[in-house]
Amino acid sequence: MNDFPPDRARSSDAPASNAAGAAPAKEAEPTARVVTRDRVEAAVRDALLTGQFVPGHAVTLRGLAGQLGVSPMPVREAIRGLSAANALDVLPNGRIRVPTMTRQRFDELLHARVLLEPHLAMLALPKLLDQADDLARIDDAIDVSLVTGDVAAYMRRNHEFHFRIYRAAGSQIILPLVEHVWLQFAPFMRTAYGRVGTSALEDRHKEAIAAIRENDAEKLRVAIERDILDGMGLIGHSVLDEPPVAAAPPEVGRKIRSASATQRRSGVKARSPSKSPD
Amino acid sequence: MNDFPPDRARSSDAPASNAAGAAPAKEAEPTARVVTRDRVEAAVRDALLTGQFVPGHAVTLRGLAGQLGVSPMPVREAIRGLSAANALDVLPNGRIRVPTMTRQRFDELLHARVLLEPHLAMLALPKLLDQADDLARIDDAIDVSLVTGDVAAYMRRNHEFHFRIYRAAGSQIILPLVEHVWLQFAPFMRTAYGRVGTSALEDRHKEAIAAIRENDAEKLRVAIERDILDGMGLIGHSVLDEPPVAAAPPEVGRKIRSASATQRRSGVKARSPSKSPD
DNA sequence: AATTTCGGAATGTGATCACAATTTGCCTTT
DNA sequence: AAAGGCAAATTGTGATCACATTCCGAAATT
Repeated sequence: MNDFPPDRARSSDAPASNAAGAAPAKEAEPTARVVTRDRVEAAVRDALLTGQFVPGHAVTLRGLAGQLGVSPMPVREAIRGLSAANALDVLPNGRIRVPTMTRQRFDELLHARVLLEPHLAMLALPKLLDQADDLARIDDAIDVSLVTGDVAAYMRRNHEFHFRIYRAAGSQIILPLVEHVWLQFAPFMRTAYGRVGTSALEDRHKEAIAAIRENDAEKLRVAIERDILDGMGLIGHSVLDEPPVAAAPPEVGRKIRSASATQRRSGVKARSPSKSPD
Repeated sequence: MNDFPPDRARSSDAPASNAAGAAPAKEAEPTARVVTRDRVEAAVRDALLTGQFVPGHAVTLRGLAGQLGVSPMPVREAIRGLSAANALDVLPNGRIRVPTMTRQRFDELLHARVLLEPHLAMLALPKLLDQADDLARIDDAIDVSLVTGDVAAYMRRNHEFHFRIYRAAGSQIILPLVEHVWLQFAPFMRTAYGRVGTSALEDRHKEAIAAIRENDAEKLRVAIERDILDGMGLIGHSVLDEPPVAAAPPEVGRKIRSASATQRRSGVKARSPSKSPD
């Protein structure tokens, strides 16, 4: 992750001389001003979803700001938004890192996905009837990514495939929840793919597309559910049940005084505002 | 909302002379430093959950900072976290306000609740067997709040009752999602209560407690589900089906398009940013 | 009297500085 | 050679300033 995915306006050289008052490049544009914070958040989000941020990877304000060529300020707000979605973990000492995967977390993420996503798919079915070809195209691109071994491209395409379906449900409430779940498991999936290889991947996308073409809600629900269980279940379990190999990448804050090593993430977040409504 | 719920350290007089280096009250404490941002977030969260922030209510950085006696900086990050949870709405022009309730939003929130909360309750049942008395005590306090008409206290207690149950499920993933949902519907419920009165409230808490005492998972699931449907369904529909009292005023900057991560609601300003309607 | 226009006030955004708490690397000591 | 300690570097947090944009109200115009 060295630049913004949508537009590579600025490279990582200067610490963003000015961004507020020096952007009169386009004037006839009726579009809203591009907020740097949103670009940063989109960049980090993309990095998480494509596996460029590995679990345990330390994320620093100034580091990220330097990479993206902005000041630490928009990064702070972006990080805050991601951490509210539990996509980033704020340790008790304030340091930020990509959450590490545990068995419990993985099972619960799987659980949440099965609970929400097949449901969204069913809701979306009526509006998907004319998108089967588009989905098939995306699925073809996924297959290409699988044979070429481009894990980042695969993850991006797979996300697009699923959310193309879920978005059609038109849900303003559940869709963001599903996005939060994806942001949490995606970094780990990258690790898992890197360990077991992409050849082990077998999705149920073609069953889902067929269900859409047949306008079969129950078939679509089953396809999505099995897609989740197959993709995450097999790979996740096979990786999590193995003892932690030393291949863990940067291995940043391993020796943090995690006094309660049993589970430090007791609450919602490592250091969440203690909501004591009484 | 004029001060922090947990500790009333500073009153709203000075614009926070110093907060970074002026908190050496406790030194032998190994606990993490109390971050102002988290206190602000907790205050806003509490204000939302107790209905002190009415849908449509404008939230400004400097205004909130002044009320809480802090600088706008921690407020910015707190607001960012809440908006990531869709608890606050960032309009295309950047202004922040409590989201207004629409029919679609309400139905989806109801939907999400029914999808997640009964499930959490069932998961929590084994660990709730020895908490029935505590829950009964909370429920008694709820009844007191209902007869006295203290809506804020009622909402706080009701939240505590439900989350006492959900927390016991020990879910690190789904629980935050449910919290996000609550933060979204709570402000509207306060409005609804203010309009139809608290006397119309009939919860299924006693059925839930009985189910816990009997260790009956299905009964607990049904109790929670009916509690949600009864409480939100009746009141919500009766209020939403009425035409809005005020004609839709100025419709804030519609011409701008935002580049946020998820979709964003716009327009439909139903009430002026006045105080609570009751 | 209704509409338009214009200017001050308010608001969000980004940048920068100061500072406390850690972390990290190097050095000294045993 | 290993353990301990000290200082520099790093990091998150809060405050403050500058600025573009937007909002609001009053004054001028039609």
